[in-house]
Amino acid sequence: MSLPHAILTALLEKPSSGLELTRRFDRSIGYFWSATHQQIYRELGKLEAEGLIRALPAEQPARGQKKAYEVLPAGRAELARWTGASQDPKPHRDALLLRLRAAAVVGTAGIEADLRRHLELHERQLAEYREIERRDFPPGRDGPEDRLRHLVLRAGIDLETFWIQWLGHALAEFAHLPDAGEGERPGEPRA
Amino acid sequence: MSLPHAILTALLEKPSSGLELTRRFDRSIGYFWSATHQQIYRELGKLEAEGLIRALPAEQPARGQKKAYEVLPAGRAELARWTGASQDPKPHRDALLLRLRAAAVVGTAGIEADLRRHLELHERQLAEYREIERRDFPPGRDGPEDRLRHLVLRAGIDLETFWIQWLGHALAEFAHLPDAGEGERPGEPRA
DNA sequence: GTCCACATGTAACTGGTTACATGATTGG
DNA sequence: CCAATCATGTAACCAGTTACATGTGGAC
Repeated sequence: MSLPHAILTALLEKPSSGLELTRRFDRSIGYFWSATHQQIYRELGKLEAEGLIRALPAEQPARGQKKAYEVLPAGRAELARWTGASQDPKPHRDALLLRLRAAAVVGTAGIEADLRRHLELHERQLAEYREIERRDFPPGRDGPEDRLRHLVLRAGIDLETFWIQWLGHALAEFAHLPDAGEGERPGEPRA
Repeated sequence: MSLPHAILTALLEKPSSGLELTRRFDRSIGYFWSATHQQIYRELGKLEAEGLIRALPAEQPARGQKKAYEVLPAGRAELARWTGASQDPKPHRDALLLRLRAAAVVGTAGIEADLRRHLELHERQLAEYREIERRDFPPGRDGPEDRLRHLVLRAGIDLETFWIQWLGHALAEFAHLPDAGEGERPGEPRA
């Protein structure tokens, strides 16, 4: 149950229409909580029905017309409640690690190329984060909110760095692996 | 679409019943692909219907009776195909980072305690991984499959290490933060 | 006037979660 | 024989994804 709170945060940072929110989810917020425009419109409808946000009074006849929302006091309160509440971390899912484990059983054919591709993707993402850091957090301004936002960005940077390192490590491992090519011992399972 | 492949991998490592699989998902495999017993039974049904696995011939009258499965050649082939196919990384979701970003807007009340709790959880997880490493990967045996499995475990260890570091960093940040306690400027949003 | 990009939305589906139901086996 | 536990399963729900539908305004 985090999407509504992601939207409330975005709207508090700046009142927006659905499409503007979508675009902001493609950048900053989407880096750790992605959402498509369909999700966002659906959720905006719910949040308005619950009285947590409202459409900014302006001309909004209907379809094809921009409709901006702002957060109501009840929405801010709900966000503060959620932010401070204790929450268990969700179990972690990573298909790449799963594939590597599968590769240990059915062979490594094909996976190395994809590791390389992932490495490239992570390098691109890291570059993007560093660019944001350079632009938004120059060594000077550090109010309390800036420090928190910077902390979040650092998590992104360090995570990408971690993956790049790990993928390098993995590829090195492949370099001097016999490379079974196709399942190592196609019959027998092992404990 | 990874759960069926996680199950195929587990069954190739060792043919099992639903409950045994559930238990193994709570340990090893579940560390990067968790699943509940309901998911597993549902998926076992599908996989059997598709002819990728079969129930081991024994006495299996019905409910309350153990029923073990093994992977058929078609299942192994499908797993090899999936493992080698190129896959895009799923967008990444982390509620804790989202909460921190929200805290920058509505105040940090309550979140520090939860950061500490998460830190503890990650430390416990790390200890568990290290124990597995000590037990399963003593400095000797390193066949190709061992190396791959060890690589996956290292990812887990390094990820936990990363979070522990980052949470320490975050808590240090909180230590010398004014701590607004409740939303810093309860009215005005900011660009 | 037509086409294209902008903007908002609906519908159907998939995967994961929560709550509950049912039968078999075992220990007291 | 009763309760607890093991083992398998059903049902309802919720969040996220994919595909498609509809209206508006501006460029040509």
